[in-house]
Amino acid sequence: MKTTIYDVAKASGVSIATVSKVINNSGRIGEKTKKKVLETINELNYHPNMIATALTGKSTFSIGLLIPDLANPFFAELARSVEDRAHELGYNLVICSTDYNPAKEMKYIDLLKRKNVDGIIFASGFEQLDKIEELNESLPIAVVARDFPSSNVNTVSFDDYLGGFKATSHLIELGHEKIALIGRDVWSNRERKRGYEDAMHKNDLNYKFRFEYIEESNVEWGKYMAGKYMTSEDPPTAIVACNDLLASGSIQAVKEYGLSVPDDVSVVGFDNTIIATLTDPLLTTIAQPIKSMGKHVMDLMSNEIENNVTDKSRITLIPKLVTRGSTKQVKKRIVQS
Amino acid sequence: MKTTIYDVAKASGVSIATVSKVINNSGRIGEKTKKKVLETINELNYHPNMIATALTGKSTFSIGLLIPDLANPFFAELARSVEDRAHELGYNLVICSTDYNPAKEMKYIDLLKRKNVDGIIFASGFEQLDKIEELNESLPIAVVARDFPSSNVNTVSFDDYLGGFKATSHLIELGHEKIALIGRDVWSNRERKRGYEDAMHKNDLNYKFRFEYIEESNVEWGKYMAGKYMTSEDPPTAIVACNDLLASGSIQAVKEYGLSVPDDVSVVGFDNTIIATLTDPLLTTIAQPIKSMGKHVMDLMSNEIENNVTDKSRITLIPKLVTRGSTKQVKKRIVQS
DNA sequence: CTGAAAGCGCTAACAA
DNA sequence: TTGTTAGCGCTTTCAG
Repeated sequence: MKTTIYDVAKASGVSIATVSKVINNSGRIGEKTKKKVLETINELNYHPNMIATALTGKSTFSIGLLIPDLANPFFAELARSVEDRAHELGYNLVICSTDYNPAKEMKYIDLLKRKNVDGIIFASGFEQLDKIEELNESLPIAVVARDFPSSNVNTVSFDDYLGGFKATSHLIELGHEKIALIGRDVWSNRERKRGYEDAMHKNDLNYKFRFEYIEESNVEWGKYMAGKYMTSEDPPTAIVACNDLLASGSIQAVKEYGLSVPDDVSVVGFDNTIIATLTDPLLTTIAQPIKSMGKHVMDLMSNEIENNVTDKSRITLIPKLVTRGSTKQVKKRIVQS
Repeated sequence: MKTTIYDVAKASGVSIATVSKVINNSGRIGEKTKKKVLETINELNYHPNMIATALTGKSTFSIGLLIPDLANPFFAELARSVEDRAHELGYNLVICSTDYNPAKEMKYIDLLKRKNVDGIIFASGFEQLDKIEELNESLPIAVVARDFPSSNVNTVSFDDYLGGFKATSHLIELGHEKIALIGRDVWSNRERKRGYEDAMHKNDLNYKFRFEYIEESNVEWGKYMAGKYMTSEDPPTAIVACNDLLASGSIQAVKEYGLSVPDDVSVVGFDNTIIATLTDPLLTTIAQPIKSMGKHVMDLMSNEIENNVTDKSRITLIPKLVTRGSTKQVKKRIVQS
């Protein structure tokens, strides 16, 4: 049998109440008894059962993390950064991949609540905002990598609009005018698209291409869509891809048509995951400060849990352009004479 | 206040014992009362508190997963596959990244035990085998992606030796004789190295290069070590890298010296993660059946938990060579005349 | 400063 | 078939 608080009490000749108090440093205990109890705790190698503690109404020190897909490098890196901070603060993370599937999302939320997690963190991809607002009433909630305008929820977001704007502006500065966009239809990408469009308009650029949202944010779809653009009547000289995976697929597509990145076509990605250091050429990309996002969101969470802080915060992180080899000055137009 | 079993009991005019029985489908309950109770459960939107259930000695339906680093694509993909099966079986996963750090490992194990997880799964990288054996006495334990010879622990492993052998043999078949190896000093890589060596010996190959283990399994180290080999007096014509990240770094190094993969140097990786589809050329690699590993290990786990099966199993999965663009027939030797 | 006792929400004998 | 009751391991009044 595992050793319980009773064992400790008996072994040190005090009551369980006293033991409880020294463990939690609560109440007033005499130095002597305290020392004695601490000793026997050590001897017996006693560790309080957190389940029992939790049942008396205290923290479970578990928090749920809902992400679309743990196998996606961006989310894996994000989860890792949340995990690091969580562990520093004494929490464990229960990670659930939802695959953007509302039914799974509901199921996991339910399960997490039944397990009395101290809070739930939603990573981007979760679109049931009303559900979040509702949960927010009963449980500490935080949202990361996703803006959640005009709501009363702890949020650590990334300025997607600005990201789209910066990516596009970078290409425009390099002289590109025919810039295409690739992305899946989720909130962050709609924002990035707005940024893209504004950058284009601001520079009086009006490149026509048959934009359509893709269905999955993976290499294949990036390759497919970039290929489609490359074979259109008026192919782009640059592509903004809404994540590094799509960018990688785009590079592959360009190469497949016998063209070079960046000589013929420039590509910029999003996220600055490990992927960006694996492509050839290395990928110019809009960096999300993943480490920072994880830390901030866990800090908000623990603040709400431990200090019962009810003021919510919204932290917006600023995108940074990381220039690598996949973007380049546009080729001089061949002047037709 | 959350609704408890008492609320349900009161609302349906029965005792809490009865409610408990209909929830768990235990004991014998009259159809009528059963229906009645089920109805009020629905009305009140009652969900049993798993913490309380757990305290009475039943499952917590949480299982711990210890991996070296969630941000590493291989482990992220592995975690995802374990997670999928876990959720199918009704379990949640508490994921802990240990960074190969024994102190962290101990800390997490401790925490997980205190939280009464139903079991702990160790992914490769964990070297404290005696600790595992010890834990194995008190808790369902399983090991994945790591062989654990002559032990009484549930294991899903990958034949690393054979993997090293196959990778090397593939290159030898392509005519390579100067084959170098890159890897970190962990168990699986020591096995892969054995496989490499046996393949070399079997073919009377005795390529001398200054092998040394690297310190981290990442792109940078792959690039560094491959670069070192490439600039030695007798550079290799092929490289076996112990994971896809290292292989990617190797490809970069080769290119940096103005050579081509696969024309001048062939590279084979390990794991067949998403990385292998992002390099240029696409990476020939030894595939670990990640999906299958995750499923198997969770099945072993739940079997031990639910059926109290005490027979342990060892499942060994066979490596498969996935041929892509990074390996090629060796260049004909220039016959010096 | 210390301990007895009630209770957290649920399960499982054992009675009725 | 249903209900009573005693825990599970811990926290927390409230007396002493």
